[in-house]
Amino acid sequence: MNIKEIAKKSEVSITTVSRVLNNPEMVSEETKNRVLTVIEELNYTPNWFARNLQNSKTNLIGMLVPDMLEASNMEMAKGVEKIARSKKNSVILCDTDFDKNTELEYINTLIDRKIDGLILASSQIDEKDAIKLKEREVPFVLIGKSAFCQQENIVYTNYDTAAEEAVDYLIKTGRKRIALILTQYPVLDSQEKLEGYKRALHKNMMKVDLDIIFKTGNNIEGGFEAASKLLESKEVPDAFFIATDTMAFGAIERIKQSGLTPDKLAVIGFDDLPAGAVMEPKLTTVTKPSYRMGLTAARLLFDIIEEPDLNKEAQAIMLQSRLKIRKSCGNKERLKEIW
Amino acid sequence: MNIKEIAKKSEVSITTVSRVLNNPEMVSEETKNRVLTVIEELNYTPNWFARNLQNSKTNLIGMLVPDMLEASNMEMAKGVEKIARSKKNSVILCDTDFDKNTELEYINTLIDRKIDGLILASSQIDEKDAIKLKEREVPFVLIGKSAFCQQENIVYTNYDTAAEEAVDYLIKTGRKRIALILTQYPVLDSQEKLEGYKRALHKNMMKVDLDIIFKTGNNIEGGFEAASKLLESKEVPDAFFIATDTMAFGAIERIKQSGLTPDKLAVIGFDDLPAGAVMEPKLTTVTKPSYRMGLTAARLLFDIIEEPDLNKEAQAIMLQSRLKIRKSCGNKERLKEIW
DNA sequence: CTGAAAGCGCTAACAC
DNA sequence: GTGTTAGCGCTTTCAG
Repeated sequence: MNIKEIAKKSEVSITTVSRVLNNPEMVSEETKNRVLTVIEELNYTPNWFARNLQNSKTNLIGMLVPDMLEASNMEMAKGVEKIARSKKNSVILCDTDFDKNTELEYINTLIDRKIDGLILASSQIDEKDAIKLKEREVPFVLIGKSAFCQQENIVYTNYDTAAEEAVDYLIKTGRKRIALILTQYPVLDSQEKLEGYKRALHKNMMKVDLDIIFKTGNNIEGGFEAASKLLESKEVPDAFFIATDTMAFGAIERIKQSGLTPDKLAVIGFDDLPAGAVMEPKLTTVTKPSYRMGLTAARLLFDIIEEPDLNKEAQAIMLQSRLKIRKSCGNKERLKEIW
Repeated sequence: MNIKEIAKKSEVSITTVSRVLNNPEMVSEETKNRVLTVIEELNYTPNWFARNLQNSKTNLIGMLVPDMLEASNMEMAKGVEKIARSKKNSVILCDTDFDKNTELEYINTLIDRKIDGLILASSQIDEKDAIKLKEREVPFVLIGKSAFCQQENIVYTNYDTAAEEAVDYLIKTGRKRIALILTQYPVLDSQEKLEGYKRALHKNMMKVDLDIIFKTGNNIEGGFEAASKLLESKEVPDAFFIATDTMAFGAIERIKQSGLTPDKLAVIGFDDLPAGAVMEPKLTTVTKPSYRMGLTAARLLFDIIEEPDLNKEAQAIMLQSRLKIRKSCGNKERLKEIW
């Protein structure tokens, strides 16, 4: 089924059919209706490739995330999709599984597919890769800082200062020995949280003890095991700052088994997963604007796609993360802040 | 950058360049190397549209889910993507937001984009829509039963018998009044769970009481509110069977506030979210093979795409869900079964 | 082993 | 308002 057949059946030229589809105002009512009827009848849709062979706009954008099972990634994806849809675009979503080669491979595949733009969440690409990307002239936006975030379009959140705020809060409420549990993945998010942690300690004249900084799998078991090791160490910490709520769930389970309560051992997570508001004790955490980051990144991307000239200057947009205090910090004095 | 330029620079015809790319064995080593060097140098990739204008295979499949934030949907998506990637395909993932019109709209967009196949999770399309789909000659596979699952390719799990098993277990362990909390979404999953619930009651000579069957939002608050109403009713149930773990989390929170313990009020959820294994009490639930359903559906789809003739007969593949007993049922007699 | 040339289905100048 | 025609970038006969 192609434009030619429609033209024949409606007894017009293919140009007219094309016009009915693309510039209906140029065609007389009568002809238009005749053509439309035939189109309807034959259930015709124009061939997308032939069309795009000229346009070379695909209305397709790509989005890479390290893990589709992480709720915050999917909130971003949902934000991206919402904008994409309003622009009549579709999103190819790819899961890089935290692997840089997989990421680069996907980027190539997507560019070969002539996507109009690319959104990279927690990307591992470096400056060299970015230069290549630019040579290929594919607009792209990063979500979350990257190894080379200097001069790129990027939407990020303050992992570092949010972490700093969290640790600072622990110190202000009297905690003396604060352990840090990070994910073992090679994304920069971890790095930033570590920096925030260190800054808070330094600011408060406490020293960083590598014995109580752990990296583990970003899952419940990982948190459980890290907590185990910390609880069995000589000098048991009186607070855990944990880089993801998921790991925090495991840690809290282990802590409960040990009989310790929040006033003896405080826990702060990161991500604000819904389950954290339901567990016992409710988890203090850092809430980050994932959905809005997705929306913002997609808007920025489409701005660039639609008006490349107006958007030559790279933009860095920061959306705020903030501490959400609940009972897992066990701080009686500031009960009013409890959410 | 196009094939013509490559041809010119390598001093061969465009045909030869095309052959280097598609049938390298037909070209002499020398010419091939020369062309490849130029391709490398100029960073050329063939235009995907021009290519597909002939093939009309896009290596692109679509997948529709009702909600990208639901973990089980994303496990399916991850399974689908894994297979797609091994077949050098990409996946366009769309979130229908439980809306049938959105679903149909996406289906149309995707078909216009000439995707090679379609996977529909918890679809709301009816027989008429399916017929239209077939007219368009797009292979598709359903995940989860659908309103018209008679003669379609489908991968599903036994929501009904799994629900029946769960309720049966509650009855066998002495529960007399079992409430049911369902999601309010119009997907068939709910319907099936309801049927299983009814079957278990009938089998055990108990009658269905509509006063203790609720539909609510599939989130923590929804579960919380439904539990509230049930706890405030005249005849408080001694068990809740809840169609999703997410709602169960909210319900358990509410139950804890009321001071009731699992021996007085048992709870069974559905989905086996990781957080259920960490909360107090650990949640008895039904675990379903989401990831494997994704893998299986994708494999089936590619079988159909690759060998349409061998796969004219629709297949229905069932993967088993099963009850996972934990403490939220508070059944002391069968403690060994506790996971 | 290589090349010329005919399309794939559509859009957009350019005529009428 | 409508039609003719020349491509878009590639693959694929068909000749050599």
